[in-house]
Amino acid sequence: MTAPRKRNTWQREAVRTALADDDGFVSAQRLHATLRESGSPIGLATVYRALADLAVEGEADSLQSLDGESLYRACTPGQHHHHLICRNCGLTVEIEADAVERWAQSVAIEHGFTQPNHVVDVFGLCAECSVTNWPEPRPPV
Amino acid sequence: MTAPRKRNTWQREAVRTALADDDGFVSAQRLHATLRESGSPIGLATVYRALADLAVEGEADSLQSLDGESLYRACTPGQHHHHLICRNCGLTVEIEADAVERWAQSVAIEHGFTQPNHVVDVFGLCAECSVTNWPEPRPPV
DNA sequence: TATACTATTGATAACGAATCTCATTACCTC
DNA sequence: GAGGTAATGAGATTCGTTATCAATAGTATA
Repeated sequence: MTAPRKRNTWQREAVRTALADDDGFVSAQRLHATLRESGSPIGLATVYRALADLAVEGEADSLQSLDGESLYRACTPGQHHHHLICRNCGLTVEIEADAVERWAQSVAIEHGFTQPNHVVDVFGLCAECSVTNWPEPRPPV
Repeated sequence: MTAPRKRNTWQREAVRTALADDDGFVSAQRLHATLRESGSPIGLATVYRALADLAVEGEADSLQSLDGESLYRACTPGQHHHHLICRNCGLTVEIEADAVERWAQSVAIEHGFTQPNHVVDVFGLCAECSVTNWPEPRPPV
């Protein structure tokens, strides 16, 4: 039982492209809606599957939004990094932080933990959203 | 319209106690099951409400598990801290990290972001679980 | 190029966490 | 006590996500 080989379908490519076209983190639902609006007949389940695949292949980062839905974003592969995310518009900046990596590692070891992992993300309002300061959130991330 | 006064019910107290009795992060569902098993007739919706209240009052910390459910834990109130969490048994250690606080703040400002917030948690296997090294995860956190 | 094999797709059903509804209960003040 | 009203809880509802399964379409081979 060898691993089944992956096939190249226009659906996967469409998801990859749509994801790359977006600045910030998007939900599977929103990405599906965007694709449909642009004329693609792609199915919702397929979008979920494609995003999950991209995530395990390291082509996309994923995180849990505050209300529990999974958000995805195209990311520079093969490089560990964190995110600075705008709460309002979803604009995302990739950040590196060797110091934080080392800190996480050492604090785990210090307490006898092994195989450390970490979740480090910074949320805020980006420069533009800070100025505009909407009375209520606009494009929900 | 002044703020409605909170009432003390045995239900809220039961949730507070059950939460304090647990070492790590627990879901509302699990906490409800535990309470029912110990003979309490408390309702599920009430557990959800009580946990949400404890979280806003600062008596409990909450985080999103990897599969998107909210987990809660009794915590030392009024003090900002992060967590070192065992992926296997849920054992949690509170950790402080002024350096990380400062880093998050400065990286946000550096990129023009305001009102920074951050999510910083370290996951791993605690000393005990590292030794035992179960073939498959045991008490799901 | 034609054919067979099978991974992938997608409409829909199923699932599960969380919230809402609303009649009933019980906490608190007077 | 008695009245006002927040809190409760069983069940319905919402909503994101996953499972089902017949139909479709990549891919390899002849």
